[in-house]
Amino acid sequence: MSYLEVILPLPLPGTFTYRFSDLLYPDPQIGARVVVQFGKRKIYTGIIHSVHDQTPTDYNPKEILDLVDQEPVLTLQQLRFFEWMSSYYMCTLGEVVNAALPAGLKISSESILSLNPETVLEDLDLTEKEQSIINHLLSGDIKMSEVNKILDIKSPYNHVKNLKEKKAIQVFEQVKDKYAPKKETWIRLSKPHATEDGLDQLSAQLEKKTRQLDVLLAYLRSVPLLESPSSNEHGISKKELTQSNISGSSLKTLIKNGVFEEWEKIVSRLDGMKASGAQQINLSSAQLQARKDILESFQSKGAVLLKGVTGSGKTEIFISLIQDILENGGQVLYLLPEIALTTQIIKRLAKVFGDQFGVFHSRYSDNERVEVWQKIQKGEFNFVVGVRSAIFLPFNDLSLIIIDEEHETSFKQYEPAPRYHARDAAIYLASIFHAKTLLATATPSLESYQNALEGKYGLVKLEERYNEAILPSVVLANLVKERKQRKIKGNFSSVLIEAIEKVMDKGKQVILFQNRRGYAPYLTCQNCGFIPKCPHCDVSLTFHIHQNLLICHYCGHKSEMLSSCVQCNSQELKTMSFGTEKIEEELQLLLPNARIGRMDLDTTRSKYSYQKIIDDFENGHIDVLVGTQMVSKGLDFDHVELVGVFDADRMIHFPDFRSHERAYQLIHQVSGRAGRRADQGHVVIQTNDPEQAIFAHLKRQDYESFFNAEILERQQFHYPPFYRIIRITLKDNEKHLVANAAQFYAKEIRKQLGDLRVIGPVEPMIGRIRNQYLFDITVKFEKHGLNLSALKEFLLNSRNMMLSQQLYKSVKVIFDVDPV
DNA sequence: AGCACGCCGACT
DNA sequence: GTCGGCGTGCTC
Repeated sequence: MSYLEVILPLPLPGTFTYRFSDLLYPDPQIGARVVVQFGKRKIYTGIIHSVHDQTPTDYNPKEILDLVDQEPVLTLQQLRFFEWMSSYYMCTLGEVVNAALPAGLKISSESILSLNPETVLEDLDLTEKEQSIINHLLSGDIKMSEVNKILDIKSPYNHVKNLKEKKAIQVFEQVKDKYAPKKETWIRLSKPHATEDGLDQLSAQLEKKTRQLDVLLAYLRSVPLLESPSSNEHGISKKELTQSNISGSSLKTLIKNGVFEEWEKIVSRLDGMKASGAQQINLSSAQLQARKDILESFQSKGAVLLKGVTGSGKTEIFISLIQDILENGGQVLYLLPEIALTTQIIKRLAKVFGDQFGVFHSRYSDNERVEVWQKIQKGEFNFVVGVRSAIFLPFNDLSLIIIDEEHETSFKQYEPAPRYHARDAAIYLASIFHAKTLLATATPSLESYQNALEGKYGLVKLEERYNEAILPSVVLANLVKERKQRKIKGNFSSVLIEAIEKVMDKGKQVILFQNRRGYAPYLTCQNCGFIPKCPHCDVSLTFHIHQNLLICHYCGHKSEMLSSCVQCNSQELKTMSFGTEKIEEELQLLLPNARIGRMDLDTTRSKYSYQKIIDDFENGHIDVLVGTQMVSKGLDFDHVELVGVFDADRMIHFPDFRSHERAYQLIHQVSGRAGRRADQGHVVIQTNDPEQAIFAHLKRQDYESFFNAEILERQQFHYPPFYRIIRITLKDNEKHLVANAAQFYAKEIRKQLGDLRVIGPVEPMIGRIRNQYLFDITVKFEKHGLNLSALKEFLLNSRNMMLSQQLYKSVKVIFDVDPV
C-alpha cells in the first residue's frame, strides 16, 4: 500500500498523508495535483509532495478522490523554491502554494443545498427558519454560504442539519469551476465549394439572393482561397466575419444549407498584441560598455546591481541581454513593479520579441494567468515580463532574472502570507538554476547598494543620459518665507505656480506629486476640535470630494460626509491638510484654462482607466497630471518639463527608519520624469525647511552622497543593511489581552536573545485596524554569527508556547521577515 | 481556513 | 425549553 504526502493550500503546518491505489494511479508524479477530502466535507486540490509506503500509526489516512494530472504542474525546482520560501518567511508550505498557483489550477468545493426529490414537503413538520430555507430552495439550489444571509442569522448550521435529518434536503459538495479554455466559432467554406469551379457554381446559385452573396463576398475578401487554397482550411472567426456588416441570418442559412461549415476552435486569450518583432537594437557606447561590464561581473557574481541614472537607456541593455539568452535557449524573467508594467513597456518589448513572450500582471484574469503558466510549461514562452508573483511561474531553464526598479517596495508582499520580497526571493530562485540576477535602478535600496559595495553583488554604473538629455534643475520653494510674504495660494507657492504657467505657455506638460489620495486626510470641528474617526480603526477618515464620502484608508469603511459636527452640532467643520483631489481643485481655480488629470488609486480602479489616463497625457489631452507615487514610476513622457513635489517634509519626517531613503527615492524618481529630451526639465520641491540635508543631495541628484550619509545612521543605530529585522505583530479584538500576550512573548524571547535584540512590545502608530488591536515586537539582530533558521525555529516555538497559555489562545501572530 | 460540536445566556 | 452566539479543537 502506498501513501502520498500532500500539500494543501491552507495555513496549516506540514503535509497530509493520503492513501492511493497503485492500480488506479500507477505512477503519481511529484508536483502533480490530487483532489482530496479534508475534514468532514471540504474538498481541495493538493500537490503531491512525496510518495512513500509508511503506514501512519495514529490515524487512518483517507484515500485520494482523484489524480488530476499525469504530468506535474509544479517542477521540482518550484517545490524546492516554495520550501525555501516557507521556511525563510516563516509561513506554511500551503500558504506558498496558495499564492503561487493561479486560481484556475486550484479546485475547492462548496457545499450546496438542494431539495430532496423523494420527500413530500407537505408531510413535514418544519420550523419557521426551516420553512424559509425550503421556500428559497423551491426556486433552485443554494450555497451553504448563502444560508446565513437568507435567515439573517450568523450560525445557520443547526437548521440545515435538522432539515437533513428530516430528509427534506440533500447537501452535496460541488467543485467550483476551474480553468476553461476559450473557444471561438470559426467559419469556412465547405469542401465542394472551395474550388474555382465550386465557387462559380455557388455564385450562380446565389445570384438572386443578394444578401447571401454579400456574405460570400465578404468571406472571400478576408479569405483569398483562390490565391492561396490552404487559407480556406484556416477559415475566419465568426466574430470577425460578422463585423463586416453582413446579414447574420443569411450566414445562418448558408451554414444550414451546407455552403459554410462552422466549428469550435480553442483560442488563446493572450493574443491581440501581435507585433512585427525582430527590430534591431542599437546600443550607445556607454550602453555597450555597461553590457560588457555586466557580463564580466556575471563571471564571478550571481547578482549584479546596475545603477543607471533615469533616462540612461537601461531597457535597451536588458533587451540585448535577453536576446542573447533566448538565442542560447535559456529562459528569462523580467520583473517590474505593478505600476511600471504598462503598455508602454510591453509595446517596446513587442517590437523586438513579437508575441513570443508572456506578460504576467495583476490585471490579468485567472484564465489568462493559467494560459501564461501553461505556455511557459510547454516551452512556448521563454521570456516573461511580470510583477512580483511571476516568480512562482513554472520555469525549467531559467538563465537570467532582471529586477527593474529594484528599490521599489511593491516587490514586498505584506498581506497575506507569504510575506516575501520578490527581489530577495528571485535571487534564491536564480541560485536554484545557477542563473544570474540583474538588479537595476537609479536609486538602489540601501541593502542592495551596500551588498554591491561589499562585493556580494557586482556593481555596474551607467551615468550618462541617453540622447544627452540634461539633468533637471531642482528648485526649493520655501513655504515659510512665502507664507510670511503672503504669496502662497492654497497649497501652491508662487514659485510653483509661476513655473507651471511658464511651462504651459510653452505648450509643455507638468506632473504634480502629492503622495496622498483623497481631498483631505482629516476633518476637524473648529468649535470643539472633534475629528471624525473610523469606527473600526484608530485613524481619521479621509474626505473624498468626488464621492462626497469619508473613507478609511485602512479598512475601506465609508460614511456620508458630515454637514455638522456629531459632537457639538457646529457647522464649522474644516478640511485639514490636503490630498491629490484638493491639489486638483485648487489648481483649477488658479489656472482655469489648464486641463488637469488625476492619477491615484481612485481614478485607476477599473481595468483600463489607468491606461486611459496615461494615453491622454501622452497624447497631450492633459496639461497637468496630479498624482500619488503612481506618477513617479517608469513612465516616459516626452513633453514633461516640470515636476512639482508637495509635502516633501511629511515624507522625510515619517517616523520610520527608512523614511529618508523612501523620500529620497521618490523625489529623485519623480524628478526624473522632467525633461526626458534635450530641453532641461525643472523640479520644484515645496518645503518648510530648505536646509534639510536630503535636499542638497537631491539638488545634485547625487545618490552616492545621500547613501554615504544615510548608511552611517543605519550602522550607528543598528538598522538594515547591517542588522536584520523580524517584526512580530500580535492581533486580537481585546486590547488588554494582546498587550499582555505581547509582553509575555517578548519576555520569553528576551530570555534567549537578550534585551538589545528584542524591542517592544509597542503599540504601532495605528493601534487598531478592522477592530483588531495590534502590538509589535521587533527582533533586531546582527547579520552574521547567528543561526538564522535556529532563531526562526525558536521564535515559532515560543509563539506556540505563548499560544498554549489558555489565556492567550485567541491571539493571532504574524511574522514579517525583512519588513519594509 | 473551515467546520462541527458543545456550552451558555436570552428569550418565547 | 430552544435558539443563536461564540469559543474550541481538529482536520491526513
